[in-house]
Amino acid sequence: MALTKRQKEVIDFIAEYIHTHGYSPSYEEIGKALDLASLATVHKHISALEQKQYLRRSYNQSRSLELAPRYFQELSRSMNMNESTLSIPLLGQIAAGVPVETPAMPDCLILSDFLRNENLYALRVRGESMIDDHICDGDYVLVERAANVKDGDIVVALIEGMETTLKRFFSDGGGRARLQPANSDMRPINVSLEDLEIQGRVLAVLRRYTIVN
Amino acid sequence: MALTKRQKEVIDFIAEYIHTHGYSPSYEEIGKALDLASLATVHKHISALEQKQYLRRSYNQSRSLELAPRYFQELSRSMNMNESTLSIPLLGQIAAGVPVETPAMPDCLILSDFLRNENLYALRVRGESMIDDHICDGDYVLVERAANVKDGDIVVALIEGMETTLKRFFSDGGGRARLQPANSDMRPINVSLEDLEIQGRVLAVLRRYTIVN
DNA sequence: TGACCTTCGGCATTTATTCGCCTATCGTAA
DNA sequence: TTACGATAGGCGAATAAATGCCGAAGGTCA
Repeated sequence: MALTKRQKEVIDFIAEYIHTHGYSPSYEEIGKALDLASLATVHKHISALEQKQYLRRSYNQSRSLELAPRYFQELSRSMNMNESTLSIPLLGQIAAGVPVETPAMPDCLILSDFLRNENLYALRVRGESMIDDHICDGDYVLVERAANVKDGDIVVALIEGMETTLKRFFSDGGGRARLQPANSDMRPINVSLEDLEIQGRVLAVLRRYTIVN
Repeated sequence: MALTKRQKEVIDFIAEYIHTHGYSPSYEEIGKALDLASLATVHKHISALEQKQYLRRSYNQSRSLELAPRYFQELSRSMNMNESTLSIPLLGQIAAGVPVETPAMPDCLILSDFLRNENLYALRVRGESMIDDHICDGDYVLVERAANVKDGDIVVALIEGMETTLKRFFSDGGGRARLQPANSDMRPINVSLEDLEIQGRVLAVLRRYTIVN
């Protein structure tokens, strides 16, 4: 459901007001700003916006207007249209038992740097060797081709030209390295740097819950 | 079904208008822009575009035109943003101690469905309440606004209008639901469906290891 | 109490829908 | 070749619905 001209003006004013004041405007303030003589009119606009899921409010609570996800999605959608940055609106934080703090101006989760990175590829993870780092069977790791890695990085490593694994990398000094699985059932691997080829560094992990056709 | 020349002119104008104004044009405005003297003609174009799934609208609602997924597909094709730029090459699988099986024809990890999903937003996870499902503090969850969820789905739930949490959803029958944290230190929450508002369903989890400016 | 939100009936304006009819183009069957 | 039907594009006018708006009265909350 899309907005009408007037509804867009109303919600833009509310967003602007919340952004500058930190709290939502009263109906009277909205009316004054938009040249509406009757609060009934304001109320109707608010109700329409709430019904269209652009806005949330609590009944009979003063200054309880909150922008809903829908509003930010529209914003980011129009951003993504022409610009070269592709992003997802980042609406805030969520924690057990704490309300979502919806920021007045949301951040964005930028994905375009992944999509533009020529040296990036994905691998599907099999097995539980990184389970203690919460990388599970079936997850995708996004790997950047890179030879130089820092201690503690999760890397794709080719050992003795034979096998490729996903491990945490630690330089042991003296030309040797330790590849540390994140699974207490597994042993770290010690190799000389000569026998080790770092094929890439894990930049991110992606897990999908739904099957997409 | 492809568009005719005139139909493309119409939908391009609509897209442009929505992008600059934030709401859709009225039929009269479309007519004026395209030099059409009769609203009936505009209406015919709109109906054709809707039937070809480039456009959505609601009956008798003013300014309710919305661009449909179909339109964005065409757009990304023409902008050289073909599938490959919205996806990451998926080179194979990696497991502890097993070589990467590089498939002859690499798959792709498609991200464009995320970017095209107009109901998608992201939340940063705080706390450890989903740690047993390997969703960690600092991870991003990609959430689709959706009221209807299935048992076992991870959802963003608003409880009694007060607090929002991330939990697994289970219907207990009889108008009640159980919200199950994935942390053995925490208790499941039982609520009646009336006190529960499902704000979205988690489609994916993204964890970034590098700090991006 | 004062600031604020909600609801009602009614009126004006904006907007979408529908109907009948016209022209041009294009492929195909007679 | 001609005739025909299908499709796209177009016009004007009448209709109906949604939207926008008002003032006043009555709630609710801190």
